[in-house]
Amino acid sequence: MNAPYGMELREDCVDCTMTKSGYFCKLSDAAVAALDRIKFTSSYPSGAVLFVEGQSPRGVFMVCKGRVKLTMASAEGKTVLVRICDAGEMLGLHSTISDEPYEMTAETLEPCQINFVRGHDFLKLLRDFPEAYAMAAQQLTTLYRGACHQIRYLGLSQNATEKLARFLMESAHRGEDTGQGIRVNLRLTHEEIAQVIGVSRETVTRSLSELRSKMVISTKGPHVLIRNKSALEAMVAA
Amino acid sequence: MNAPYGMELREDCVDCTMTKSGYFCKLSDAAVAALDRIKFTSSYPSGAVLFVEGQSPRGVFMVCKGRVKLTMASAEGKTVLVRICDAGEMLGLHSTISDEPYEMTAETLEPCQINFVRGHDFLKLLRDFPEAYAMAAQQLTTLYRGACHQIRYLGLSQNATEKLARFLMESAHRGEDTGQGIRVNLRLTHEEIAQVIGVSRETVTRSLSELRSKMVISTKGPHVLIRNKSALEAMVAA
DNA sequence: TCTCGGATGTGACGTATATCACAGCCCTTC
DNA sequence: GAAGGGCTGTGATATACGTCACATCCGAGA
Repeated sequence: MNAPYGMELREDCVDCTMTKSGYFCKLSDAAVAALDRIKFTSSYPSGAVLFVEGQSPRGVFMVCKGRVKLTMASAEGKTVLVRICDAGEMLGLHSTISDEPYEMTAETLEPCQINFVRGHDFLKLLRDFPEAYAMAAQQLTTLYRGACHQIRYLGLSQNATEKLARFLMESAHRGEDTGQGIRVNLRLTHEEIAQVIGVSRETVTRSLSELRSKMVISTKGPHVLIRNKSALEAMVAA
Repeated sequence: MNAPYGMELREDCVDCTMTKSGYFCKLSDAAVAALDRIKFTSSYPSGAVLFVEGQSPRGVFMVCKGRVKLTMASAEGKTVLVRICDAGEMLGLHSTISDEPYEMTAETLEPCQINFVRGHDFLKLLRDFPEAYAMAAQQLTTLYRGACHQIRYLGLSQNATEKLARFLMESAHRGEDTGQGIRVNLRLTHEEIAQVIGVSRETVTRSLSELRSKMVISTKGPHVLIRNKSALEAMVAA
């Protein structure tokens, strides 16, 4: 078992002690054993590109550890950040199922351990284990919900501050409630937030300042403390 | 067999002579027969609301005939038109699978015949017939692709004309090639196009005029003739 | 044929935000 | 501890587009 990029490599899914909360981790023992036989485990450094928008699908990637970002780019260099996939999620599912090119580019944000399963092996797994189909369907709906939220950011907001407010509300689900409000680590730079909500980096900085001066939030690096959640909600609803 | 709203009602899927190209129509005889037993067929007038954003899911709707639009709305009255579902498509699939509220509102655009299947009946169908799972997965990926294209409209375009150009390119797939170019019936008003690409109605009208004056397209009501496809492509790529 | 309502076309105007430009800050790496 | 490179913060400016306002057109019914 080699360990490049400073991480321990977990080779077998059966005895895996990592997340266990992932879609593909929760399958029955028989299905996990079958998955073990067809997967290839490898680790990637930060910034590695798993696949590129427009490529023909080779298979699915299962994130065991680390985070991967999915982006779409235009020819002019504009970029939309569509999703940050955490450990437990699968990438390339849509393209593998429909056998159409990848819609997005996948790039690791941190050192990652990732299982790869070739397309036809994966489709066979689905056929052999209906529970695997159920799991895949869950992942598909999760991704769809994410896309819907993004359409909300981009299409239903009156102005940049409302977009940001929607984003913060969304992120708040991952946060913890302290005495003075909800504390979240956004884990994204202003530039990346800008690519999620579809505004310029400067506008994100300015809108954050605005919320800070209104005492709605306070910030420390990528950590945000939501002091006045109802004020945020009001900006989205109003 | 009654026939309200001026359409013939086709009660049984087994002998159905309608589209037959839909996801749920192409199942095996056994699966279609099972579907026949759990479905409720009804017809709706134009403008009928099948379900509303935020409602708890009751089940899935299968469009046998007619068109249904899916929209998301903000509290301020802004609306995004996310998808036009043609005959053969299913609605409410995500919510039924994940048992979370409907993300969108579904409203008929024309008189429609629609099969309804209750949530748990549908989930049982999926469990009993793996091919039905495959069919559902196909529909899920189709919807996801649509959402991705919408994110492209909203997020990756420099200006309104580029958004419209993307929309026209997309629509062109449904069009027929005549001698002078591709002829498409958009089947949407300027207002509705505006809700798809995220600009105001007036801007759609103006951008269409611009493309007309540049001899890229010509229009007659909802019919558009794309005279210069490469010019359109250039506006999207440039 | 006439009327009416919705769809389309077009002008004037204000503004939110992109863009450019640069300064200060913090974290990493040596 | 110094140097360097991202990240963040902020001002000035230009412009594309939303909004309002109205004119015109077209098709469906009476």
